[in-house]
Amino acid sequence: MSTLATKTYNPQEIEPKWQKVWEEQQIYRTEDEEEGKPRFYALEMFPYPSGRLHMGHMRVYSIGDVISRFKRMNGYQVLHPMGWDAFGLPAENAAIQRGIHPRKWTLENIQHMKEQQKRLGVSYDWEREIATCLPDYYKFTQELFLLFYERGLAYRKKAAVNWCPSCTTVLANEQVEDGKCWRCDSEVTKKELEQWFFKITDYAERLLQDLEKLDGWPERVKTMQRNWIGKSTGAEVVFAIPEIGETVSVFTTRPDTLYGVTCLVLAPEHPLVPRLVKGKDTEAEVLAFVEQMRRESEIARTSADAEKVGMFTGAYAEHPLTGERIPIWIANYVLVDYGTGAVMVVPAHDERDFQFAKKYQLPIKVVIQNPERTLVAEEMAEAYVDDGVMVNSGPFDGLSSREGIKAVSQHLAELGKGGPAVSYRIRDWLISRQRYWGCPIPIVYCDRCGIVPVPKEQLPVLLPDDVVFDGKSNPLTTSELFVHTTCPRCQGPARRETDTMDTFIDSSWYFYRYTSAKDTERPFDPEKVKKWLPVDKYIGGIEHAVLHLLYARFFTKVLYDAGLVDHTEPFKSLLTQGMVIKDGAKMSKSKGNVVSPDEIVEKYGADTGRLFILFAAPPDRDLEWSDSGVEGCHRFLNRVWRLVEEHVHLFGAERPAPQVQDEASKALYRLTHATIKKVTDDIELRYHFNTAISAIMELVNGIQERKAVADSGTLAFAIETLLLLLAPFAPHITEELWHRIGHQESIHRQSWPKYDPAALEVDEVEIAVQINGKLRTKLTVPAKADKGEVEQLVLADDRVRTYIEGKTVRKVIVVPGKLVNVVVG
RNA sequence: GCCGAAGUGGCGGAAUUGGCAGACGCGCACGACUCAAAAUCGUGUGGUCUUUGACCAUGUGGGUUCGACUCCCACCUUCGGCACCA
Repeated sequence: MSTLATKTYNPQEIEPKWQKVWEEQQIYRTEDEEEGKPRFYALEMFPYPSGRLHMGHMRVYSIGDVISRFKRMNGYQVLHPMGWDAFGLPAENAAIQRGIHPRKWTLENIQHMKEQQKRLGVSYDWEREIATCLPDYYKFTQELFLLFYERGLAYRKKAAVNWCPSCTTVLANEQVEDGKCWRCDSEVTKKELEQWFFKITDYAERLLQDLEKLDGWPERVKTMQRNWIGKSTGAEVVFAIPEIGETVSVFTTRPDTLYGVTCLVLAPEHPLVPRLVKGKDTEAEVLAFVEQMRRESEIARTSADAEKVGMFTGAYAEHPLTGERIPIWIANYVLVDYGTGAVMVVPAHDERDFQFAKKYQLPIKVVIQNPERTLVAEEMAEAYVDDGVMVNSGPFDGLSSREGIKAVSQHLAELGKGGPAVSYRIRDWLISRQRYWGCPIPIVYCDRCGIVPVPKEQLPVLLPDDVVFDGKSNPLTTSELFVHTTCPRCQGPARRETDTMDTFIDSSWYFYRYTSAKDTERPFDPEKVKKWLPVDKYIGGIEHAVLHLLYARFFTKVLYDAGLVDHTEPFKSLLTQGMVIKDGAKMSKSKGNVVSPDEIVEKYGADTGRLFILFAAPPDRDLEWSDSGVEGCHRFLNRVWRLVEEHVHLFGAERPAPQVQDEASKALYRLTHATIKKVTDDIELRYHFNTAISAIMELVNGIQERKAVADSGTLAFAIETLLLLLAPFAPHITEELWHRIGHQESIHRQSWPKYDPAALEVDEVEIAVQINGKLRTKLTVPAKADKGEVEQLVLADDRVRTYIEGKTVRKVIVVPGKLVNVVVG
């Protein structure tokens, strides 16, 4: 001991020191060969290597690290890896603006951010590090693309797709927020392009159903996914169009209103439109209208308060049940890519249809009668959209709406004119990107063979270096070497696909790669995946609720169907951490309210920063940054340091055993065990690190209070326990102090302390005494006293007697160990 | 409009199963130490009043209960998602 002189807490010295030791001794390496130990996969969403860490990163890593360290100390074999979501636009923009190659820019950023992470003292197994932009990773992204292709889940189609003019690339629906690009906020326009899609719609139902299984997910996220998938049940109704010998289908959630149809409306882009107007007077006008609609932005067309604009095509359909002639219109408010791109208009019972009918003087026909107040078509000021009783509906008259929905659907099915149907809001995932810094799509186009996938053995299709970054066109198209290739099938000349994949594909399977990051033969080792997956605790921001988290679930289901994984959901439990707020706004460069992890580490040390972040709020809530709060946490660590330093002498060659004879020692001993229980439960059951830390603070306060009077064994026990409990939160200071009190082995290899239930027992408890529900006094009673005895003691108390004097005691409620309520009147 | 989450001191937050509202920390005030300051330590700190005590307090108004921050009903506010989705 004498070699370690008393000194002050100096995080700048001890933090790098221990980080080096941990790295050299590889104490966080995951040995998955070790059998018989329970496993735990703790995962934080891997970052985009933008250049530097921000507080949001520090927060998510701090949370993940506490969980990992806690689980390790509790005897788990923990997988806690880190990697880089390393493809993406900013790298390419840097290339355009500053002439740095995206690869160089990205790898340098990774290097820098990795060092920042190491300074935080996070316990990663760096052996498993991955970066999605490296060929040994994206080779397998390509292999998985081929798997999707083989299974018919990757296909090409021409469609009006979202185009971000600023990023000069297309975007998936999930990546358009309020009509704007999710990354750069520019207004998204529509472009007619032939693009690659993943058939996520095939999985819509399972993605929806399986949300039920995800008990460990926040309700909020599940709701967002449900909304996004947007399932509606109803019926498909087929209308014949005799004049062109075609049919048109509509989807409706209200087949019970079918007799009220007074017109059909097709989306302007509906494929039948040109044929409907061909040769008619309306042709020129209608086609011009269609053109105009195509040009209008999505936001203008789909915002709820936009005016409904339509036009009669001159064509008629036949009502499937009555044979009536139904005029066919086109209108802006009907979307081509939802349902069938056509709707039946029932003005009396749908608000939009009502407005449309009023504007264009279409007939209104009541077919659902309001049981409360009889509806008269001519007098209606708005649509009646509630349930009611069917009228004017032929054989269905008298049925309720609910019954009618079933009966009409059934009837349509029997006639072969439709039937029960389901529609989803979710669209297929557009995965093509006209950009360089992404994973090349392993496809070639051959004049003779058509679309040919690159055989697995020829992967990876490498990103070429002879490209031009001019910010105008996709750089990949500028590489002669890349574009011109030979067809893998016929060896003839062929052209490579120059689109790269959406980077959300890279991140849809990375959590599998960590289990076998160095496997050169396959994306992952199914045996190892079986051991580790699903992820036990996944931690990240809410912003990925319907992006990454939906895509990753989709991938897992496809891999399951392909027999590559044995589970259908990748993330058993999800922790969505809140934002970091300062002065009422999210920390951001533009607001100028940024505090960087680096400056906190330099000024106070990583331990202080971590402790503050975990203490200031529960992980799922927004965290209000407070400089004085950070100071407070730093003061606390200083107090811990001094407390331990003052008592180093207790930890000599032979440790004193706790005596626990006097009252102070008993109290301290009990507090120590109570703190173990509290901290353990808070971490393990609730993930409420703020209250765990406050309990540790209370333990420190309790030790301070009794350090002069408690026996040295009890004191030593309390101090040692304190360090163990604090270790997951503040790994450096606890490691240093652990060694300073004479231990040789790392504190992070110790077992988590166990509390002794017997130690929590007390002889006497203080209970609250209420008279008629109001707190009047407190009383100390023997802990073992039964309800009757407690009641006697309370009723005999002088203060209680002054309240019940002259009144009748009607009832006495005794909550053992807590409270007594005397009801008088 | 529909769905979801939340609303508690000057501030961040606590109260885990319906049982002492405000733990812990910040801030503030006073005191000790000091020539002084910083640091540190100690004490106090929801509000009101007629202050050894009582009353009022968990967004608002009702309700259930011996007892409600917690459960029920209605409403208000904030945040988030979806929204002309047929």
